[in-house]
Amino acid sequence: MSDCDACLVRNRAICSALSADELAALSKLGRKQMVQRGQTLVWEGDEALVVANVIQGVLKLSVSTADGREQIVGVVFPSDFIGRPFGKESPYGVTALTEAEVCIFTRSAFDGFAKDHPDLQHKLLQRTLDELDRARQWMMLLGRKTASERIATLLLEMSNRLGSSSCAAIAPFLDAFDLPMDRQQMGDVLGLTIETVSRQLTKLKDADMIELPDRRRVVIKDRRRLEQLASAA
Amino acid sequence: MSDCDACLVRNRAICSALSADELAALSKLGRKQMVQRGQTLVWEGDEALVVANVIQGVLKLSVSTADGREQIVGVVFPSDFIGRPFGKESPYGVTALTEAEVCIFTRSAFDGFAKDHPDLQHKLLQRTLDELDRARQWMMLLGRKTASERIATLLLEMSNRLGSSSCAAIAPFLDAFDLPMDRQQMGDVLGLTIETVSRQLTKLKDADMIELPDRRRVVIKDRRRLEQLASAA
DNA sequence: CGGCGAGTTGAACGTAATCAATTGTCGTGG
DNA sequence: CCACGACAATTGATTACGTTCAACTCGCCG
Repeated sequence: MSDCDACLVRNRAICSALSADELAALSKLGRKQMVQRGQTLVWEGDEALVVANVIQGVLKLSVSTADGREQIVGVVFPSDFIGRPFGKESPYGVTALTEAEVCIFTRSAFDGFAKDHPDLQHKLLQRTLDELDRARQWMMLLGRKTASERIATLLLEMSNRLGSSSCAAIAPFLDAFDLPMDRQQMGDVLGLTIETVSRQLTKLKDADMIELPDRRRVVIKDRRRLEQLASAA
Repeated sequence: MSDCDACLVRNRAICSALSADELAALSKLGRKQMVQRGQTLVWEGDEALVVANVIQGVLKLSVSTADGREQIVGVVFPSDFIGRPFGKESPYGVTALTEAEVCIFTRSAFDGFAKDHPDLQHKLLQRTLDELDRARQWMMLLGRKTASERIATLLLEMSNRLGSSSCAAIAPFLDAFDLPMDRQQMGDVLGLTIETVSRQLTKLKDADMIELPDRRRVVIKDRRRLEQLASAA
């Protein structure tokens, strides 16, 4: 439908592979949609009927066990792509961590369009490869890093991803930002409990590596030491 | 170069997207190569100069920290694709767990060929999406499962993947197989120590869920209970 | 028979989980 | 504006799971 020209992620999302008229054709297949905090776009195990581009906001991809343990397996930022094109049920749920805006398509419509647009698939492939690399780095974190190393890594990752998804060109990373998640969700990303997250944050604060002005805000005071801690010296 | 027609993974590897003459063209760009157990094909952090298809054998993808901790972030079986096409240094190393045979290409040659063959890229995209799903399932394991749940999951995963990569059509999974890795490597996949792996295997044996005739062999005696344990009741 | 490496088993320890209480923050209504 | 309630976060005490360190067993090859 709408004015993709004015889209906030026009140059970064996979749409950037398309020419003006291709873009117009694609936009007819989808629509913009607001998603409020906590709302689930796709349920774990359901057939994945939709895919989407994130325009604004942050969403989580999560998996849970029968007895209720949850693991967040991905965090999605503006310009990122959501969903499982070309078949398959979604092995994870997609839920908004903050209020968000997405450009949403039915999977069948998107698949059909993608089939005829190799450049789009190429972009999607690159994005998926990047996402896979990120997932694997996170596997190292979950399998082998200590609690404090995990926290340090998360803070730096957030600093980077929020940095590059915001005013971009200026800052590759941010020294002060608001976490798009609460303590429980940090635990779910890191494979830790809420109490451990809290304790480790306090430790980093006491060591003057960070400040925590309020429950969401983080200020990085000593990036060097934080990086040293994160990469598991 | 060679007789792709006779290739063991002809119908399952990404090459299956290609017609006979396309295949002939691609095969001129690569060559078959044996890799012996323990040999590293790509080093972590090096520029990824090669990509490959696995014909025979099993390889690991691994990441390690400065102080020597290792995490295996992927295990690659026959017909799987190895490498990071389209730029970037490889964020993980690739090392043979068993003697292996691969069909290897320089990245530049492969990239050039792939650029003109959307069907190949499509296959590659599907494979990468599957790999990403698997990585995310493994994140759940590493972040939230207990030691015994992890071991059970690994045994079932091996049963499945060895099953479908072998005589295939007959068995979707195997009840008896040889692990393509030692205890240390199992630990590196599961984010556990060698001692914990050993103890948990003994427990499963004592509970009559499995047998361990020798150090590599596993026989699944009670798949039901093993599955129940793995999926974290 | 001896030596080596892989694997198992045992005992003590430590990190993070669990259980529980307290503090802090935000939104609502008096 | 403050009091209240609900929820998020912190802090504390205890427990438990997996790690660490160490001894021992097994299978294999010289």
